[in-house]
Amino acid sequence: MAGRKRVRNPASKDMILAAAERVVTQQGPGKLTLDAVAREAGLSKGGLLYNFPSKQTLIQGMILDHVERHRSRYEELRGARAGEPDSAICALIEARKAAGIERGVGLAMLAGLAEDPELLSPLRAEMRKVLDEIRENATDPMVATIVWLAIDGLEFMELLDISPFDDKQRENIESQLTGFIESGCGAASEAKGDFK
Amino acid sequence: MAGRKRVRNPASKDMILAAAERVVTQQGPGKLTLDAVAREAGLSKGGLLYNFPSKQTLIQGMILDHVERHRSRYEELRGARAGEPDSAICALIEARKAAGIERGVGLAMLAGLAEDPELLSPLRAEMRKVLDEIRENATDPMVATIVWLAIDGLEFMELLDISPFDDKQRENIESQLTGFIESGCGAASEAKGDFK
DNA sequence: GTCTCTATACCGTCCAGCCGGTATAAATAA
DNA sequence: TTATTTATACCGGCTGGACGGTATAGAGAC
Repeated sequence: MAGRKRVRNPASKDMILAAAERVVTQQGPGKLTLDAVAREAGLSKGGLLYNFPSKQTLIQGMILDHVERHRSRYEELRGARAGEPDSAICALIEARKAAGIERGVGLAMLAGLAEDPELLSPLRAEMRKVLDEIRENATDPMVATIVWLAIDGLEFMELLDISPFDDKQRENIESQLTGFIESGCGAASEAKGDFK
Repeated sequence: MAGRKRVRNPASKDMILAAAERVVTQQGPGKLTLDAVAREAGLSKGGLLYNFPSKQTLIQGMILDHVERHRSRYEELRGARAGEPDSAICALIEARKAAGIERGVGLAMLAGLAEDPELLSPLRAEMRKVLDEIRENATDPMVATIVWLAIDGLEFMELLDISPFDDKQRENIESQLTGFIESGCGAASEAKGDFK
């Protein structure tokens, strides 16, 4: 049944997810309403609810979509370093640099948390998975873990818009992080200079 | 005006703040409503709104209260290390260990973000202040910064309840973090053992 | 009396979800 | 081919409830 669906317009779901992301980034998690998403997607509320039968499923869709995209990006980058030590954590740093922050999904997460904390459970699973992968091939699991935590800390701060770093400092930090990984993640740690 | 208030019952505000924290921890940020807080505080809605004329001011109160308490705890701990290098970051790690996570305020932050992103600005200011202090007396500002980020990352994860660490692992990480500070934060890094 | 504080009732708004209806297209039958 | 049925996809009005905030009156302290 899954594969045999008739699907006149499978793009609708993607369009809706994109619209929802736009809404949440522009208006904040408190303004993520079905009406707003429908309007932004150029769709009626009924049409929206046809594709996502509830607000929860919509948010769940946003989160799952993000987890999937993030994972494929990460795995691609990791594939390029196949066999190297610290490939997992290094790929993760790279993925973050490449994607910038995806504020939309983060804010969707927050909206989801307000709605129902359980919505974050796929994220929890992904976290665990990523951490395991990182530790598995890290030359120093503890260092890798801390670097991972730092990355996430930075990301959360920017999500909440309370980060005290400007763009330049953030880039500097990201560069320095690779320096903490013993293998150096391939690139030598330049920019060792002043942080202040 | 601020200092001359008659304040017959300054305890009300504290009771309300405590109740609000209970509500938000038990029910989640989406359920932080005036009615719920009033009920939890054993107070009528009118009484609540007398003390905090709007939901925003209530949340603001929660955040400010937290910032103040956190800061005084931090400064106390830092005072005990007056003159030492890395006193700031070390005191911060200690403060975190001592207080555990204060889930209530964190979740209040999120509720505030949904309400009005501007509510987080005192937090942003505090972040900047703390970071400056950390860097100022750090033997290696970059390391201290990253340790700080890692602490916050851990805290955010636990706030959202997506942390992949159990209590033992978390404690281990916290201990290890001090090891990254050059001065070692006084305590030698024991527990260097297996992380897995 | 007056000031501080609390209680109750109420209002307006917002919003999730529901539901009857419509249009299109494929399948089936004649 | 044409008529009938069925499934897909979407529309938009409606409603019931929740929630923030207001109005007003009353209790207790000074």
